[in-house]
Amino acid sequence: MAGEVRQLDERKLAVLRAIVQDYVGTEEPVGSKALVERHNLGVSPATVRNDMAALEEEGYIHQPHTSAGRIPTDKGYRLFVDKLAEIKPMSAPERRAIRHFLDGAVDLDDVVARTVRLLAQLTRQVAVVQYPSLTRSTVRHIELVALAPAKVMLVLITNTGRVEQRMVDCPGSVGETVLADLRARINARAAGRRLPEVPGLLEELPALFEQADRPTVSTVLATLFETLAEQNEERIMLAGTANLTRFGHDFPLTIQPVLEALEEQVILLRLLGETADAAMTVRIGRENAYEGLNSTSIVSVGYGSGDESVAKLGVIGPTRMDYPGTMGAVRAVARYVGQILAES
Amino acid sequence: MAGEVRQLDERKLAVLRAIVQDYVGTEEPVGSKALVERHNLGVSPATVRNDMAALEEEGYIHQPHTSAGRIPTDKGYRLFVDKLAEIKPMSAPERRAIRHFLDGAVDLDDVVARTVRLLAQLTRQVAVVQYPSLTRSTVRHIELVALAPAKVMLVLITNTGRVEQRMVDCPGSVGETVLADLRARINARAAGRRLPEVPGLLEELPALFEQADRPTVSTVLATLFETLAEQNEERIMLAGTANLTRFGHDFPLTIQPVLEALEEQVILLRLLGETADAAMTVRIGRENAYEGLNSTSIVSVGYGSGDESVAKLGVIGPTRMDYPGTMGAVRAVARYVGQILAES
DNA sequence: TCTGGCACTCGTACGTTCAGAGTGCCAAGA
DNA sequence: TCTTGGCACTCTGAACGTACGAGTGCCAGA
Repeated sequence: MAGEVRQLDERKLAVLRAIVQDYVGTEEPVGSKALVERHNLGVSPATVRNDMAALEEEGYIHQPHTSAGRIPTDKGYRLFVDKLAEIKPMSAPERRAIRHFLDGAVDLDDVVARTVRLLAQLTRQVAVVQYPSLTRSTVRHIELVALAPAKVMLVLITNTGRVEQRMVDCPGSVGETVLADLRARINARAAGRRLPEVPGLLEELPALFEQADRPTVSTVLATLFETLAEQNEERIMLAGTANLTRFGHDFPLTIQPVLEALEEQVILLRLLGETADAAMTVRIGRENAYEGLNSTSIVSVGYGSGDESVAKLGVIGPTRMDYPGTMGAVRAVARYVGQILAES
Repeated sequence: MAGEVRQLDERKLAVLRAIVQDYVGTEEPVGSKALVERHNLGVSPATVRNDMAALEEEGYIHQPHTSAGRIPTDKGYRLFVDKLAEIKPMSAPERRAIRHFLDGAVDLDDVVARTVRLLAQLTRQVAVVQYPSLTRSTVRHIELVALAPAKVMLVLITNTGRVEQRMVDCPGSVGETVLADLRARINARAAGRRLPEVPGLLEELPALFEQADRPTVSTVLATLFETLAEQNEERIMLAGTANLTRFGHDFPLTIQPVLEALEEQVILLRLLGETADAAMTVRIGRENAYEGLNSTSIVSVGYGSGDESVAKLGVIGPTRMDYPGTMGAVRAVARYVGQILAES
């Protein structure tokens, strides 16, 4: 509302910015006197106190007890992130290091593993990287292998290098020629297409086969469609949990629910899922749906091999985090991973 | 030495056992009076005190400060585990629950995932499960797929259900007939054999092909051998890190190195590697080579589809843990996973 | 060899005090 | 109307002293 904006003139915003920066640095409530000393605001502590009172009135900061300094609230951080901070770009050496570190990767697993460790190191927080999602990728190749007369292995390879395999139990024994035929037809139609499109493209395939082979063909296709649609197989990689120890003073209480959340891939996937595809998303404290993460913030962004994002990655840390730096690291890493994926 | 054994008569051992049990339960140093009250030792506190003094002299227990009770040392736990405790068998309902929980698994990933969560839940500690190792498994099938004229995908499927795939860049384009021939010959010789044997069995294969195809054949075989030998690909799954919060009072200090160790698969693999194949191994406190785990104990055991173990699993917790219960759970879970693997 | 008694040690909990940081408010000045 | 210096007030945290109690070690007696 206009009312709120009117209340917050330039200087009050500067005060809020200073409070956030100091608190993130020192981890201690910041008072008016220290504030004017560390930042040259050009006004007296008394003036700052008045501003602080106003900021508290509006709910941007809060004091733990009467005779203490102020701490930003979730709302305060939100304003800081939205209006007062700029994403801090990585320095040239940092960019080189990122590039260099990721370039050594040999396969998709390795890319993801390196990415997540890198992100954890750069931000000194917990990093999360989602494997390139099946649904956004395209088919590179689909392979069928007869393992036994009535047992076929189905292998799906995507453009991002991801490989999924499934066993198919067929209703009857499967001839090698039928299998070869099926393989050829599937690949002719599906190669290069996005995964969700594929079922539509293969719908009439059984009709092209002889009556006797149709049950087999249908079974194989059914398994393929299942694999394509499988959302559960979305995987995630984690790193940097040891950084949780730098969380806060009231330690075990804060950290336990976080560790629990981190073990639940479902929860993490849902959190990342809330990320807007292109733009960077920052969820602060209670903005997180999952209450175990109420005192953490999540910075996440999509990454992809082209202009489109195929998966998400991000960082989880205390609400009291260095947002500009974290956002810079997340953005830079996402960008480079995208490039790596595009190249391979 | 005989000297040490002579020092420790029946009652002293009973006292040590009681101290371990109480301390594990209460997490607090245990004194002579409380001891005689909780266990009916049939002697007075004063007698117990004398025994305690002897036990301390021998290095089995230790008191944090003059007017405190006693705490078992690593050496004390060692004696307890070796001589004083029996593995506590799971109750019938527990066994049923384990069975039921594991039976639902659909593939190898799922088996491992369920196992590790189950173990974490049962023991309320951090559980570690190693994927069935490649080197101990046998070949079920090896598949070659032409993806491009000079690009072949190699897929290795083991009897434990594990699947490894590799891309092979061939020196020249590969004919489909050559590939089919190679595939057939490889499988004829390798199927059912243990992985380390395979290279020896395929050694003369290139000689059976025409001069022109030999480089390709050799390249494919080289990649296959590499895959077979690959020790790095040993994977591990973790669960129950949230249980670390129940570790102790001096929290952040103890937990951080543990979290760091848990992130290093190499370290975990080495730890599990020290497990004797069949027998259960217990490493207590400083017995662990890795110093970050100096205040933890590791209970591990091999598991396998037959009588031979193909991988290890275990539990990591504070030295102050319920050894009989933990060992019982580890043994039971290992046994059932073995059965599941054998069935599939 | 065991037991009861006793003096001793030492850590913890508790109450008190004190200094310092930080605030809110007010009246004066720009 | 906004800013500033001054002042009284509040509250936390550290420091200190005390009392309590748990637990021990030792000794003399059964």
